[in-house]
Amino acid sequence: MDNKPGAVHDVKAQVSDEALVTRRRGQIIASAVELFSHQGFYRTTIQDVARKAGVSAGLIYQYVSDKEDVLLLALLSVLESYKHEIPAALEGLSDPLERFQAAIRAYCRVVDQRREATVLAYRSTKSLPDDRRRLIKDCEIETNGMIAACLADCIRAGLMRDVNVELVTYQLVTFAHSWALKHWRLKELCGLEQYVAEGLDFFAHALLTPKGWRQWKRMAESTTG
Amino acid sequence: MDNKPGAVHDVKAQVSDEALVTRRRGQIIASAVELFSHQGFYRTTIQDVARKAGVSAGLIYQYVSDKEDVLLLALLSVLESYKHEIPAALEGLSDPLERFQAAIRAYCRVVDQRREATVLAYRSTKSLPDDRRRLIKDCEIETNGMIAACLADCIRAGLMRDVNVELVTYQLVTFAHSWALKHWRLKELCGLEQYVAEGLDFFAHALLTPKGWRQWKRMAESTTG
Amino acid sequence: MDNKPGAVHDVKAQVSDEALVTRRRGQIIASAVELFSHQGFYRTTIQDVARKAGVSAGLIYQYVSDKEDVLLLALLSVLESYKHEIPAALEGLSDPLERFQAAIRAYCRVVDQRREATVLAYRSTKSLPDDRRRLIKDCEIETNGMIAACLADCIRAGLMRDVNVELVTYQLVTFAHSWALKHWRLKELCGLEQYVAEGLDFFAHALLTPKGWRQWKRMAESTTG
Amino acid sequence: MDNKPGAVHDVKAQVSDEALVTRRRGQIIASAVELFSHQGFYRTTIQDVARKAGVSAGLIYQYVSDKEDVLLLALLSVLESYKHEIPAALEGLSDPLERFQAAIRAYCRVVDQRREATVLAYRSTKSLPDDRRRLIKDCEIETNGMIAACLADCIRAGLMRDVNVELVTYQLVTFAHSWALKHWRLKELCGLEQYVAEGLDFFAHALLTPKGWRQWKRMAESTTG
DNA sequence: CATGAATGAGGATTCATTCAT
DNA sequence: GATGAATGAATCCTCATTCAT
Repeated sequence: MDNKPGAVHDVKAQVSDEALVTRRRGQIIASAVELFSHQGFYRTTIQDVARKAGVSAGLIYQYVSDKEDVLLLALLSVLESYKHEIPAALEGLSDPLERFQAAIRAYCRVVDQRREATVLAYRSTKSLPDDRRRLIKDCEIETNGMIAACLADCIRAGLMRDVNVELVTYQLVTFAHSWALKHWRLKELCGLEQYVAEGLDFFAHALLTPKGWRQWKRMAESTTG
Repeated sequence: MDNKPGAVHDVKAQVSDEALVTRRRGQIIASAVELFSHQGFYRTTIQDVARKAGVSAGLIYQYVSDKEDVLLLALLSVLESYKHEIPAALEGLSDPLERFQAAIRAYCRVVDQRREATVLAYRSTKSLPDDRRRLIKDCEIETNGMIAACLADCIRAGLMRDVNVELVTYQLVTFAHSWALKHWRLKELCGLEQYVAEGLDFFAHALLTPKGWRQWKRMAESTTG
Repeated sequence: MDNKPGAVHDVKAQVSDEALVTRRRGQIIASAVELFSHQGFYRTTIQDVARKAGVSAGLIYQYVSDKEDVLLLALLSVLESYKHEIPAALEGLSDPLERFQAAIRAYCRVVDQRREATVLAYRSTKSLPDDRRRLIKDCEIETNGMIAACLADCIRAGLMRDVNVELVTYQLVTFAHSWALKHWRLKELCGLEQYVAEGLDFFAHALLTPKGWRQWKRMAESTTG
Repeated sequence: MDNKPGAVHDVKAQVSDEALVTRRRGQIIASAVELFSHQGFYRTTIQDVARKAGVSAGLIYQYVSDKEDVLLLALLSVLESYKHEIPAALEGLSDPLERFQAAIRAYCRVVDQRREATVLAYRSTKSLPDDRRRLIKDCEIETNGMIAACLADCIRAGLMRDVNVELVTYQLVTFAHSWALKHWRLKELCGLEQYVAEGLDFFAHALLTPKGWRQWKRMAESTTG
C-alpha cells in the first residue's frame, strides 16, 4: 500500500487531495529519476524536473518541501520497485532452491530494467541528510531481508551450507547491483541472461551441499530438457 | 613512478617547478579526498579545500584548471593506491593460491584504509565529463587486471575451475568494494578480518578444484597451527 | 516596430510574456547605458545595473544571457535612436538641400542628447565578440545610408559636386559624433547650435555647386529674415 | 627628449638606473600596446604583457605602479608618435599650403601605421582616472596645435577662408583618426592614398580662397606633371 | 634587479525557493 | 491548485599585486 509512486513516507505535501498528491508526485518522480540518473542530482535543476514533468517549478514545492525531498522520493521509488518485484517472482513457488533462483533472477531483472536508477541510488544516497538517508537504508535492509529469507530457507532445508546469512546476502545483492554499476564493461562481456546464469552457477558452487547439488542439477535438467 | 600523489596525468599546472607541483597537489588532493568523501563533491567548495589544505583558493587554480580537475586528481589518487598496494602484497609470493589470497586480502585492506575515498569513487566518477572519466575507468581496468591475473594463474595451475575470469574478477573486486560501500551495516556484523576470512571461504568453495582444495586446507593449517 | 527599447535582436529571454520582456529590458538597458557611459563596461558590475534598475541581479539573467548581451542591447538602443530620429526630422521635407541640412542637424541633436551613450558606442563596440559586433556595424551602416541618401539626392539634383558619397558620408557622420567624442574640448569653444552652423557652412563650401550655393543662400535668408 | 619610449611623465619607477628604466619601459609598452590594441585593456592581463615582453610579472611593477600606469604609458607612446611625425614631415617646407598638405598626409600616415593603437586611444582613454586622463588630453591638444598652426598660416597668407581654426582643426584631425576608427569599412572603399587625396580635395573646396585655389592647382600640376 | 609563487578580493552567473496573481 | 517571475545567497574562477628568494 505504500508502493504507489508518490507514497507519503514522511514527506509532507501542502495539497490535501490525496489522489492528486499521488498523481502529481508520480509525474514529478518519474521525471526526477530520469534526469537525476542521467545528469546527476546536482546538475539537475528543479526547473529541469518541472519542465520534463510538464508542470511549473512552483508546483513541485506544493508536493515536496525540498529539492532533497525529490531525491528521497526518487530513490524510494527505485528501492520500492525492488521490494515489489521479488515477492512477485516468488509467487506460487515453494521449493527453497527454486525460490532462491527466482529471487536472484528477479533482482537482476529489475536492476537491468532500472539500470540508471540503480546507479543513481549508489551515487546519491549520500547526498541526503542523515535522517532521510535512514529511510533509504531501512528500505534496502527490507529488500535484503527477502533475499536473506530465501537463503535461510535453503540452509534450513539442508540444501546449502551453514554460511553467515547476512554476509552472503550482501554478495548476492551486490552481484545484482554490479550489473548496473559495471554495465559499461559487463555489457561487452555478456548479456543479462548469461550474467545471471554464470552468477547462479558461481553461487551454487559456493553454497550448495551435496544434497543441494543433486536437486540443483535435477532442476537444471528439467529446465533444459 | 607516476604514483606520486600529484602525478601529472594530463592535468596541466601553471607552475613549472615540478617538485613544488607534486607537493602542492599532494596537499590539495589530500584535503579534497577528505572533504569530498564526507560532504560530497558538490557540497564541498574550493574554499573548503583551500582552507583545509592551508592555502589560498587562488593557489589551487595554479595547479589545476577546474574544480572537476581536483575531483579527477582525487579519484586517481585513490585508484592508484589500489594499483600500488596489490603488487606490493604479492611481492615474493610465487604460489598461485597464496598470491590469490594475498591479492584479495591486500585489496580489502586498502579499501578499509581508504573507505571513505572508495565510496567517493563510486559516487563521483559520474560527475566527471566523459573524457576525464575515461582515465578513471582505465585505471580501474588496470587494477582488475592484477586480480584477474591471479585468478587465471590458479586456473592454469588446475587449482580452480575454469570460470569466466573477468566475470569472477568483478565478483572479487566488488566484494572488496562492498566493505566500504556497505560498511554502515557490515561493521555491525563483523570486523575486516572476519569479513575477508568469510569471503575467502566463500570464494574457495565457489572456485577451487579438488586439487585446489587440498592445497588450500594445507595452507590454512600451516597458518593456524 | 523593432525600435522599442528591449526589442529582441537575437537576444533570447527566458520569460515568455513579451510585454514584460520589453518593459524589463527597457529598465535594464536604461540603467546600463547610464552606468556603462560613466564608468565603462568593465568597471560596471551587473549588481550596479540591477541596483540602478531597481531589480535583483538574478532577474537580469532572465532577460539576457550574458553581461555582454547587456552591452549589445545598450549599444543597439543608442544606434536605434539614431535610426529613429533622422527619418523623423526629414518627415515632410522634400527639397534635397533642406533634407540634407535637417538630417545633419537631427543627427547632431541626437548625439547631443545621448552624448555619453555615443561615447560608449565608440569605446565599447570592440568589447563585443565578432558576431555580436556585426549587429552593431549593420546598424551603423543603415544609419549612414540615410545620410548618404540625402547626399546622393543633392548630387543628383545638381546641387552638390559629384563626390564619393560614402567617403563624404563618413565625414558628415564623424562630424556629428565628434560633438560627443571631443565634447570635453568643444563645449569650451561653442554651443551645439554654433557647432552645427559652422559645420554646415564648412560642408556647404566643400560640396555645393554654384546652383546649390544660390539655393543655400536663399534658404539661409528665408530662415534668418 | 620625452619622446623616448618609456619617458617618465610622472610615472614613478622603483629602479634608479635611468637607461634601464627607459629600456624596460620600452619593452613593456610595446607589448602592452600590441595586446591592448587587439584584446582591449581589460581583457589583457599583466601576465599577458609580461609574457609577451619576455619578463616576469613582478618586474613590471618595478617600472610602473599600476596596471593603469601601463595603459597611460601605452597611450602616451601612441600620441607621442603623432607629435613626432608631423614636425618631421614639415621639415624643410615653408610654403603654408605645402605644409598644410604635408601635415595632413603625415598625420594620416602615422594613423595608418598605428591603426590599432589609434583605436586603442579612443577606446581606452576613459578607462584612466581623471588626473591621468589629463595628461592624454594635453598631449592631444599639443598635436592639434601643430595642425592648427598650419591652418592658421594658410589663413594668414590669404590662402584659406577665415574659419574657426580650432573647430576646423577637429575636422582635420577627425578625418585622420577615422581612417583607423572606420577602417573596417573604409578599407573596402579605397586605399590610404586615395583616402588622403579625396580628403584633401574636400578640405580644399571647403577652405581655399580663390588665391589659395590657384596655388593649390599649380601644386597639383607640378606634382602630377 | 629579477623572479614567479602566493594571495584574496571581486564579480559573473546559477538556481532553490517564494509569492503575488 | 497552479503559475512563473522575482529574489539573492552561494560559489567558481580570475587577476592585480606583493614579497620572499
